[in-house]
Amino acid sequence: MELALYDTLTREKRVFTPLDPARVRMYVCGPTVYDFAHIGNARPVIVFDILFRLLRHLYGADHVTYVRNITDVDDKINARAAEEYPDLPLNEAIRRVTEKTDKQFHADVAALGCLPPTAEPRATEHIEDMKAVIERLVAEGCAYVADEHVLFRVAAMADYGKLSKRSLDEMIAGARVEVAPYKRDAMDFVLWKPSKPGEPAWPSPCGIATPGRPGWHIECSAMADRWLWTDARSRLSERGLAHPHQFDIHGGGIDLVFPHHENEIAQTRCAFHTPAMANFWMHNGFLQVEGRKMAKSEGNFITISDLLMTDTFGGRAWSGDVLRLAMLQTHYRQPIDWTVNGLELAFHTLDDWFRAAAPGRNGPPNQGVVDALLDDLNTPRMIAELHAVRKQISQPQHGEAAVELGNTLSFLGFVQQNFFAWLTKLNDQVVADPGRIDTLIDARNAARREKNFKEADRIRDELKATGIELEDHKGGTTTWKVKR
RNA sequence: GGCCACGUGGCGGAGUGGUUACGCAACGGUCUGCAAAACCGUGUACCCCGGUUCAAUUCCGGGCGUGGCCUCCA
Repeated sequence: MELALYDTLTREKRVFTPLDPARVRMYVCGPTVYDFAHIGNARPVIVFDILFRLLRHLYGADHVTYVRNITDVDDKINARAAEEYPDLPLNEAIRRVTEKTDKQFHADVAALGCLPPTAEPRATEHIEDMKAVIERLVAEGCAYVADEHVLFRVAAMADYGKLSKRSLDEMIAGARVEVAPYKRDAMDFVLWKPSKPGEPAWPSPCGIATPGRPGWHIECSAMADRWLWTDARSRLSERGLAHPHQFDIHGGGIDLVFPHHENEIAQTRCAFHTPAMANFWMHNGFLQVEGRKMAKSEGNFITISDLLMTDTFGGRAWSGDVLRLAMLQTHYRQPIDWTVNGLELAFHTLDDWFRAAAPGRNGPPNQGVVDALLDDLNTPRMIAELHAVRKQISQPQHGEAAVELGNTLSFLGFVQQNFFAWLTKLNDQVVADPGRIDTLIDARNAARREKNFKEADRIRDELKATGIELEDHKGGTTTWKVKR
């Protein structure tokens, strides 16, 4: 079976053929590190991690390059830095904000079971690459210098607007923002802008005297080209070299389609004279919380860290695996409604699977699961396939199906040991004294042997009142778990 | 105002021009001292109105609802 992916540019599901099977290349827009990542940020991270794992499975782990950038130049960062550290020089304050946020992001993402991308370039480390692209665009006549800014000339791009399906005329007609006077055309966008004293600044390109900083869109064009073309070149076969400056998949949230990705395409194609930037454009749908849009003003703004560490959502903390499964319960292109109900369902499902599965040993994943993913990452179908494997297990952790389930879960980034460790920790919070439970179980079993069922049931009820549920098993053993 | 999505049974959620998705919950049963687990079984859904068709939840048009983008945004 072949991999088919939905391409936003053509609005259809197409068979995925790598430009160069020896080196499959994917770029995903990562976070702007000014605040803790919210649960909406987690969606593309998880979705494209699944795709990364699938591509590694199909083409070999050493043949897939996955780049996810970190935006650490941004006016929101500047604003946050000035707000949080008013007494520090701005650049020092910015460094603190980005370092803290960056560290938290990586902790969050690791907890969600995501593999580290092949590379995570930072904007600040690629200013020279951006300036080089900007210089090229000006030399090509696709960009111009005005009032110390460098602007991309949208008219230079014949089919600008194709990705987002909008025409320049429509956009100009519908524009609600006043146009900066130095723009030749209302839709022209900034590639470089001058910095005020104290703001982050680098020597400007194009002979501009005032130091400045890059616009937002240029970083992705520059970093994608650096990592997926310039630096990847030596490892490409002739097939890949036949498509200079192009790569296979570009991903991100659907809100990035316009203007971000539209502008990336314009920059890259005009700078390098290519017919395309990426072969496939993939976008995940938006996220709502309990049926409402997530916003600080709605009071339902929720970070990954909140979900992992606090009981602010649903009255309890959640393991990263549960968040991961909850995210995959909905197909990535559908809008997702993030609810406590959804998390509880995911918890229940994962709990069942992990109890049934043998520990994952890097063996081959279930083919039905792989097939579901090959169909444009149909994760709901994937979950149905996992249920089918689970159904074949009659005795927990025994038999081929249990091994297969373990291997498949591990392939998908669900880690049994992590889940159980987390569960144990959670239980420890509920259960003050596990030894006491064992004592009561022994007492109850003694009563059962003497057919004193009244006493046995009394002990069951006593434990139940504290949230502990007992289960008797065939061999005469009794286990307990925390009732939820 | 312009553009773009989405709307499936109690809940979550795929999919399809005519046949059981799947899971959770519910209900009935087997089993069990009881219970849980496990196992077996039950439910016939596709926002509204038109159109195309022998046949539409599935295609087309309109409406309504929700959301997104057009300005920073996953």
